[in-house]
Amino acid sequence: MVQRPRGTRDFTPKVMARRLAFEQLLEERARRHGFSRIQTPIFESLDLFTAKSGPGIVSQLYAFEDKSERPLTLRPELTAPVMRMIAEEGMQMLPRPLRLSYYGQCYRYEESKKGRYREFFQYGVELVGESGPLAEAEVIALAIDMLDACGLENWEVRIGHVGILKDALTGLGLSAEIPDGASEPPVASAMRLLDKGDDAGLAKLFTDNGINPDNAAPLRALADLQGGVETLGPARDILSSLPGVSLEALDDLQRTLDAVAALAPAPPSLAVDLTVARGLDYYTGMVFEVKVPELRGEGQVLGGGSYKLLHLFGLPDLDPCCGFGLGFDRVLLALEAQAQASGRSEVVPGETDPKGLVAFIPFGIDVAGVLPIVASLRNAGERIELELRGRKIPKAMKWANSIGCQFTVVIGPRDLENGQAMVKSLESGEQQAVALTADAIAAAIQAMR
RNA sequence: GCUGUGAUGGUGUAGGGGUUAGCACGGCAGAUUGUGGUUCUGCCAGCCCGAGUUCGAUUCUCGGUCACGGCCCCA
Repeated sequence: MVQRPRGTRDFTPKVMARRLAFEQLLEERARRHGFSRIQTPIFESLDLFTAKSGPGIVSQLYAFEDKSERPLTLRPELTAPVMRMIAEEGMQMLPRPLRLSYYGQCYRYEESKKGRYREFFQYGVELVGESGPLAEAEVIALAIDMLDACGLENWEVRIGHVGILKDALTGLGLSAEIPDGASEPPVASAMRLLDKGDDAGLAKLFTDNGINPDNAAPLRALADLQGGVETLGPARDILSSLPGVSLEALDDLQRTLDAVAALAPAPPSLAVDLTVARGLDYYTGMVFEVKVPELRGEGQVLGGGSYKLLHLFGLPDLDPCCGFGLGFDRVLLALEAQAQASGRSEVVPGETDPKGLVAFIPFGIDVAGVLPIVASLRNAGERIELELRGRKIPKAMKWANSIGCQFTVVIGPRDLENGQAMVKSLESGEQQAVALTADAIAAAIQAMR
């Protein structure tokens, strides 16, 4: 038998109900924060992603040529397409800031594992056309609000600011420019050495660049700071002790964190990490991520920050933007694991329809005569599943039960004669005969809810 | 990129060089000609793919595919 390609998944009705509920929950939260949904194509020009991430990304892409030999690729992420859309649709003419949300599948050619698929789904937002601590706080607050609303437990937010370390290093005199013959600027080398814990290497780098190696120790102390908002005090002390170092980024982060505390529910854990590097050079300011430790290696469920990308599309005045991407599949995995551990039957809040399903069972009669009632009930907002196989009553009841109905409406010859329908609640067992009209049936169902 | 484990009806599993491939859930039909969740009976449905060893392979060997883990990497 032909199998589904590696790293892809099918979603059965039960699974899909949960995914739809989750998407709607996220969408509703985004809407409450003023974000509007957009959509971009599943495939894009290959150039879009090499421009953002460099040619090395191609090995991870589902890249191909169309019949006219245009280089294309399935999208590996959604930020670059959104940036492209803003430029291409002339959205710089819209009132600022833009608050955009999106959801869709992305594709990466890599080893598939639990929580890492070749086709995966991302929900994300971008706030474009305004920057600074309050804009950043709005984005973080939405992320926290979403994770809080979906009932996720035991998650950790880490917030940092790439500018703090960068300012400290450049303030000390380290260059942010790539020297001839080198692969990265000295600032980036220093950040990497700090991240790896290589203090000797850092001191040597300082010496090589004509900087007093004694400055390596306070930077190490800065990187080692752990905790929440309270770590900003010691960080300030350390940075103040260094010559020529600006405190601007630290002040910004402080303002962002204060605003987040006021705008969003308190997350289970919030840590300030001043050395979050995020590896990507387009991040320019605040960066944050959310991890769920129980997912182990694939535990990062959300990541974002402030970045500059729109200059690539000729709109430098819209930079920096701020946004995040949420790993839809990973959050769902965590929710499923947590629901199972706690015996919760509903994984995503709202995944089961509280109104319930109604089985409409014509029995031994000419079905055509009651179809208008089915249509009317549906128009009135009821979920009606019409019994199509002409089952006898016991079978029909069993069927109604097995597909999860809350109510049955049985209409047999006797009912037709009396101008009535039998409406029954499968939960209480209560049954009553009501007039054979959609209004009467709907009223009876409503009364038994 | 490195590496470990595994693959039996739709699902979860037992078994094993020659079997009628067992069990449970499920679906369908009946017991039951107007009322479900219990019970009983019958039926449906399976050894991932390819090559090799063998009289004979679902079982052993190799390769592939897929899944699940552990490192690396990346978001």
